[in-house]
Amino acid sequence: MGKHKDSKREDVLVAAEEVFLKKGLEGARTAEIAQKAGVTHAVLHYWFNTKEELFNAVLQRKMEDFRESVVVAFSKTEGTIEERIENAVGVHFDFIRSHPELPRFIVNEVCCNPDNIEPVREAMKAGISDKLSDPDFPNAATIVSDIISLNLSAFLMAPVIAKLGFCTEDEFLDRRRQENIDTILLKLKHSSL
Amino acid sequence: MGKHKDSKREDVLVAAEEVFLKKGLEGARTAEIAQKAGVTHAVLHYWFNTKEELFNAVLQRKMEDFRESVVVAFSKTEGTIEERIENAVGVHFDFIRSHPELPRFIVNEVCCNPDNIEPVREAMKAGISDKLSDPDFPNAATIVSDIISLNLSAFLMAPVIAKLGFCTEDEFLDRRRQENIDTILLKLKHSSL
DNA sequence: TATTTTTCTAACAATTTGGTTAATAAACTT
DNA sequence: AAGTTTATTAACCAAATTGTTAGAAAAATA
Repeated sequence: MGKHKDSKREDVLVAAEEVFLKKGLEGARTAEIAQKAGVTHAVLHYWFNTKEELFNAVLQRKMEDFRESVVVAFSKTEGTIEERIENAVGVHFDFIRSHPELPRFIVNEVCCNPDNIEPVREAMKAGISDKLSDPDFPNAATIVSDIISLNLSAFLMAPVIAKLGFCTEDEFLDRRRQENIDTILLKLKHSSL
Repeated sequence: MGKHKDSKREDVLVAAEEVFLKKGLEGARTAEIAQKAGVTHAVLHYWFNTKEELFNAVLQRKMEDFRESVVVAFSKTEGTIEERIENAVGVHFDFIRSHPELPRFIVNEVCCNPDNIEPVREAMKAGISDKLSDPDFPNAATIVSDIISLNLSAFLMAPVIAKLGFCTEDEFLDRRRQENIDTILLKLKHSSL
């Protein structure tokens, strides 16, 4: 029937992503995932023996997204250091904006299961090791960690700020994108004095 | 026996706070809470009919903490606007630092159960309504929401940044406290040009 | 087309977990 | 101190949820 042999497996994974990212490992019900995937309960267990196994599959994909967000941001190598950093902040922000549920998932995973992020750390450092040791790029580790933290936080806080009635999520995010760029550039200027 | 009539009830609440804040409503096990409280399972249900009822008791306390963090930050009314804002950022940051698990709890609650924050919104706005309409305090809503979001995010991201190996949580937080003050003051200056 | 492997189904089993109850002990009240 | 209310316990229960199994259908392979 399906185009790929594994089409239902993929359906389950996609549904699992949605549910696990919203409700977490414990809050998610395998029945809901199966239903969302248009698949019977037993099929889910055919492809993934246990709930944890399914969760780990989702986890890996999301950790890969996270790693990619950082590596992609620093892939551009032309231009001045200011241009490259301005570009990095924007690219990273936009990447996360296309995965807006990622930050909360990462934060919760790190708090509850800190070791799951270890592979990300390795892979990420490998992907940006040249930047971290670039003599033109002073305080690279600090700048990188600031970019990650400022950008992820925007998406973590947007729902809270919106719910408190200060503005809409989109207003907040649009504002934050530019402010994060400004903040990082300013810090760069200040740190290289 | 106990000093207060309600000593075990309080024990349960304290244990529940710890467990619910770490694992959320679904991840928490009432058995673990009871055990942590040094109380039998049935005692927990004597004081709190259901898990949800216990969770709501915790929720109310935490939402009150959140409300307090904002109101306390803006309680000082002497000095220039710059002094007051610098003070507000620091006071708010320090308050959250004494409740470091609060931000993640709030963020998760807002995402999963958005209506629970409504009372906080009312109470908070009441507590700072004078600031929001102070003619000396331009863009008050934006400034307030920036303070809340920058400060809460520091605590959300600290474990992630530390786990990624950029620095320790404390280094990150100490740096962030000062940077948040600087960022907000700069934005204030810029917005009043 | 016959055979084998993969994918899927429906009913069932096991466990975890929240919640109850009936009897007991402790603490107040008079 | 007797009686009444409040607090606690241990054993039990029911519902929800994860996981299994034996076999049918479909797909691949020969």
